[in-house]
Amino acid sequence: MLNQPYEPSRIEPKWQEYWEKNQVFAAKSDYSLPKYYCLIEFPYPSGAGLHVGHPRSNTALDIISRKRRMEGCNVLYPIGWDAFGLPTENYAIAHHVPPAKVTRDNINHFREQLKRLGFSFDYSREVDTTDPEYYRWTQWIFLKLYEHGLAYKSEMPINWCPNCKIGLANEEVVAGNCERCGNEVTRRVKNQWMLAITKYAQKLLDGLDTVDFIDRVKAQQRNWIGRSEGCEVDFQVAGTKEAIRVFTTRPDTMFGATYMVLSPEHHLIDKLSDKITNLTELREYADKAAHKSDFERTELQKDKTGVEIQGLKAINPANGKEIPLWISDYVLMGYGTGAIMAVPAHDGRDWDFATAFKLPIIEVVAGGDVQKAPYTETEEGVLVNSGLLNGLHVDEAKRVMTDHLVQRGIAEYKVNYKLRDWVFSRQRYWGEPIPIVHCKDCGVVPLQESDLPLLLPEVESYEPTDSGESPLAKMTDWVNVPCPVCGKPAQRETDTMPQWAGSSWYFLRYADPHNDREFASQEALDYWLPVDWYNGGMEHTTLHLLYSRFWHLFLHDIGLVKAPEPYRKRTSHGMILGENGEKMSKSRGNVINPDDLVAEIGADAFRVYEMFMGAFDQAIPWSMNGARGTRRFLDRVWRLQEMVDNSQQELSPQLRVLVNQSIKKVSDDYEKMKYNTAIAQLMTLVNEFYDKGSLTAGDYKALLLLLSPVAPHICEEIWQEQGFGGCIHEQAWPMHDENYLVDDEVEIAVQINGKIRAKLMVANDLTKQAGEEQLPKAPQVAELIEGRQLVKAIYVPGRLLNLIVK
RNA sequence: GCGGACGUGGCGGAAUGGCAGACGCGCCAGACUUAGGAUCUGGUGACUUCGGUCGUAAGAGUUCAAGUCUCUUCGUCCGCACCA
Repeated sequence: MLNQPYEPSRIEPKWQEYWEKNQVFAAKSDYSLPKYYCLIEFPYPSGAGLHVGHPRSNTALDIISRKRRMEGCNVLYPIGWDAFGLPTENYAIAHHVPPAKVTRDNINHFREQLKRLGFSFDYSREVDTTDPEYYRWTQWIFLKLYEHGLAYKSEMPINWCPNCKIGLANEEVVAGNCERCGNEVTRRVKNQWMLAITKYAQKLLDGLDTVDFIDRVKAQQRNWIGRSEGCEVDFQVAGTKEAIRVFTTRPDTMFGATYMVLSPEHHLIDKLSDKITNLTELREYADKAAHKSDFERTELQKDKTGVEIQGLKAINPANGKEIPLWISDYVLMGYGTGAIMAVPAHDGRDWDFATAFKLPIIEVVAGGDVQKAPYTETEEGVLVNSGLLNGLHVDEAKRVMTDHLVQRGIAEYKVNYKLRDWVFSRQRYWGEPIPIVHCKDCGVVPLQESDLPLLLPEVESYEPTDSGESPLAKMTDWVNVPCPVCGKPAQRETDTMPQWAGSSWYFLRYADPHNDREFASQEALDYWLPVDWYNGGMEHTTLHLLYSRFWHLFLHDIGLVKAPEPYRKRTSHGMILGENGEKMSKSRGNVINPDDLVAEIGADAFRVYEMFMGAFDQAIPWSMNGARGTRRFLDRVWRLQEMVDNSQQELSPQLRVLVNQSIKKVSDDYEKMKYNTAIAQLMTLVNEFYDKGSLTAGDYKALLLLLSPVAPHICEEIWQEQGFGGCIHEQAWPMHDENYLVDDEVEIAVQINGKIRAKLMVANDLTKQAGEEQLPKAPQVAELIEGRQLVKAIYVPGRLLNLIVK
């Protein structure tokens, strides 16, 4: 008999303590065991606390982790804190508290909230990016990047957020606005630390072919890296020795190049300024373009503007004709060569420009009416008006033209990438100090490894400055140091690293988090890496995921990690929306607080609901009623204790097939992250137990084992209350029996001409051929077709019988 | 414009080419109750002359059989975007 009602508030803390005390989920350092490494993106411990989005990812991989342990793996499922970042710094400024204290408090709050949800994290391996023992190695990796020429300082226009007073990486600018505060981003020239991620563009692309990432992640990364193949061609400037180099993916269309466009900043304008007759006009245009933000430039994209360069002409190397030269801001200095050959007949932008300025449009691929509209879908096309290329298909023409130009020595093959180098400097306090000293005589001097960690000094004010200098610049005691090389007075670098630095390698630290001699021991890395399964948000696809792959590829190249790629498998969860279908936010008033949920329905029901609410990879609106529904389900699981026949260890004969089917389906569904259908199957199973009115200990055990990864506390409680032996999380994962997946007799549908007319019970081993011969003669079936002629019978074993009659 | 995902009841969503709507929410009716935001039982796509008929964004096609495959159109969401 059941002596206690189901009270999550009683049993959940009890088991959380028990698991922790007994180290049930700690990863073992026995490297002879088969390992499995599950990873979720470590949270930023914001002051707002846990969001209902966090448990979605956490529960999903908690299920995998728990299942793997039951399957006999040594599982590493770690947790840590991505704790550097702007909100903490802003909060510290507003409330006059040190960011380190804010971070400590937030972490403690977050950890407590996570623990209440019963995740099987190994808390003994926690990492915190703001801990000097951690960021010491972030700085160390930076020095390695510097040593290998991948970190460099460069004077360049960057995206500047006037509100946050901070430089942003391209990846952090969304539609011309600051990703964080939404303010419009302006351009500003600053001397910045950069990381040469572009040197890894091809490796980052190639690596994608070797890993199991969901397609949209791969597609998005490929898109972001933006490889395009083509050639660079020199166009002579008539009457000079100068040539203009352009990048093109369409050398086949060169006979249709009727003009050229340079970006307003192009160096040729200065170089040939004495021949240009409208220099003032050009300079004015360039000036205006420079002051436009990227946002304005894209806003105005429909209206092409530009100025012709008077006094200069270029020569089209395909046909020797002189063509005019223009400048326009639709040509970017930062991509390709900063100049293009314009083929208005077959490029939409060139066509717009040519139409606006009445430039000639020459068709070179047949098939469209290029005077009316650009003809760009030319894959199948044939070349016309193109000398030696006439009659060739586009693909062939590309090859012929490229070879022709290369042989003449005026072109070379070239691959371009959209990917830009990573702006790595931040003019902020709450980040890792960059371990560099600037000396008047010795230049840029990296710190010695033995000088790490370079500690973030305590400052009185964290306010960023309008001048764009880091708050650290005001700390003269800290800034002024003797040069490590010559000993003369020198200054420390005062920029700090971006938040992405610490998160680019944290998964390596988990392998050996307390190591004070290396970032992790070779042995630990060899054993644990690569991560077997990494789940995270789509919003990190072009930021964190790409950056961390870059760092890992680099560490691999210098021999510190074995595999090139850090993550074997990457999946992504959908966002949880508010009940009204909008994004959850304080201002919309639709935020669901995890603590309230745990209090109302318990952590287990909360976890079950998050997995049940819909397809894992889709955005789903929250439903408080739905959440209460999963609590009802757990109540029913609990009350099965009243019905269980504890003396029977075998499965009930009449439930054997359903239990076996459930074991198979739930096991498969968990692996495919189809948590919603796995739970639906368990609900069906429980409903069936109630319908039958009884179940055996064997039936109950199967249910509890299958449910335990999702609802660990209630399953552990029942398991131990019922005396099933040991801790449920240390049991073996159940296996289904192939012999009991189908009942001996199954119901099939009988169709006449495709319409269902009857149901029929047949033996499950009836073959297709036997069914087609015998079933039409069965009395119930024969009756249906009486008086009509049977043309054909189709039997799909175990499914249906379709009779075609006339 | 490019890339990706998708369109199924009142709602979230299930369906290896084989009985559309599993499971849950909500709703309706009943039982037990002083009571019900508890629990249990039954019902719940639409239309219906109660025989059936129609139903997966729209249209066509392939097939004995299409939510699923092919083509066209419409629509939604996400990412990227003067990238030559």
